[in-house]
Amino acid sequence: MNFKPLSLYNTASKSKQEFQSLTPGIVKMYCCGPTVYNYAHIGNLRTYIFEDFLRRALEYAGYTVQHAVNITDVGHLTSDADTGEDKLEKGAKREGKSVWDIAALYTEEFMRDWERLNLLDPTVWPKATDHIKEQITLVQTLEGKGFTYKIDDGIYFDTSKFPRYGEFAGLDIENQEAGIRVAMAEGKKNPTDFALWKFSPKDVKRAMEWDSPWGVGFPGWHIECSAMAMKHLGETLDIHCGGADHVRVHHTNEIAQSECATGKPFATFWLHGGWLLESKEEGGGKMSKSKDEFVRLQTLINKHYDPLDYRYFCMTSHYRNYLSFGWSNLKSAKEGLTSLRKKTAPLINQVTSIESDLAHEWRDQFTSAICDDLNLPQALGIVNKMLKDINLMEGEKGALLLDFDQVLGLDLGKSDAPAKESFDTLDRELSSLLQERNEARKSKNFARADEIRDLFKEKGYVIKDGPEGAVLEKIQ
RNA sequence: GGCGACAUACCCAAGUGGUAAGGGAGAGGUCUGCAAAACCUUCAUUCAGCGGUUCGAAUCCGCUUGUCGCCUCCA
Repeated sequence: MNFKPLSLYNTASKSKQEFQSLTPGIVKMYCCGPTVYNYAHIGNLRTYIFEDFLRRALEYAGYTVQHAVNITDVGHLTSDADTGEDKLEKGAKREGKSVWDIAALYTEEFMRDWERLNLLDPTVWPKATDHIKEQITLVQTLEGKGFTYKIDDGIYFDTSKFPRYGEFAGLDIENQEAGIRVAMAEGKKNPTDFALWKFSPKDVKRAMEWDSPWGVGFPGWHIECSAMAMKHLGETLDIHCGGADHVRVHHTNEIAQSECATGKPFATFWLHGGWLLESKEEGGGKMSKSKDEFVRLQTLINKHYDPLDYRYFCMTSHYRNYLSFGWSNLKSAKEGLTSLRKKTAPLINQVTSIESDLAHEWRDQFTSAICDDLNLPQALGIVNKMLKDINLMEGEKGALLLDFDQVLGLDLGKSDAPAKESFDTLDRELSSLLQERNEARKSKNFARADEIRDLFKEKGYVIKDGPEGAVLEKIQ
């Protein structure tokens, strides 16, 4: 397979750069995963969908991807000021379960969404609680090199010892201090310093706590990603990604602690997915898990949307842009995917190989869009235009669709016209009704035929009369 | 208050110097007993507004207006 030059927007350089992996042919990719204290909302899922497109594009370009997505099952705090409530314990209290049960439950739910969205499984799903030892070791390394200090409630990273701190996110630290006052853990030397290891309160037995050289406690939030990424993928990653909200604090801190520990760059490419906003008609604003109500994948399914409708919805906008979620927007994505499926179904049964120059041209166009910083909206436009090309053989259209679907992940190869019911799967009552209608139509008793059509409508079916007889389609 | 992003048709949206992709909705047509579906056609002389640079601007620069985000946590 020839490697396509893939251009990706790198947050670190604030520009598109041609992607190069450190080891030829292999990409080490780490994606920040969920904290499993509640369901994922569709805004969270948008980021994982973007990462899946990235993974698929890399594989399409011929790379082998070593892919890690962490599960944060340690309850960190609700505030980055290292104060506040523990999220997992909050979840446990809310549902009257143990923190371990909460973590297990929402991990399972997360994986279910993952599968339903047709996301490729990562090579590893490292869990924070399985890597306490590695986290402690990393903190010890930092301690040995003099980057840490101890205060009453934990071991902290001294950000003033890392001159490039904040460079990544373009933070203007002085200005932030001048801004709104931020509550700060007592004893911190700099407002940006963060906890590497937190001590359990003296009089409280925490639900999750571990022994460490510094006393009983639990790891800080940021350290787990560095420790797990290094263990599973090595000290320098090719790609590290996450949501745009990780740029300022989480990734900034990961870079500081990792690069101070190893003396090497932590990742060469940093990619961030844009936010999903609620459209104005839905109330507006950024979707956030800390709000009490949020839309999750199951909410969509309950409203008769297919998870892949949402996947398709996400590809109608570039991954770095804001995307407004509204029900009418999702509906038009659903219509778009449905019509794509209908066009696709007859083609995938007559797939040939891709031979003609014309077919190669279409593939080049598609590939160029994908390789230009994952321009899925443009790629989708190309797919639609390709389908309309009357000079292109049907068999090649089918072949191209299957080829493109390696990146799109819409299961076009499996797709059938949606929910058509054939006569033999119908129950007896319905099939005799349908037969009666056919006879009524034959004898031009259209009043009776229309009456039966209404009956079917009540039962949730639309009748479509074609040249080969009536076909039923389930109403969703 | 400080910082930043964005503004393209009815809606979503691509397009980063060479004359406005695509999808959805709408409209008209073919087909049909009528529908539905399918297919065909159509749908921005113009890119929030105003100035500037340029042979040429949706694209670059400046200002104005508007929307949103960040400066607790969050994908």
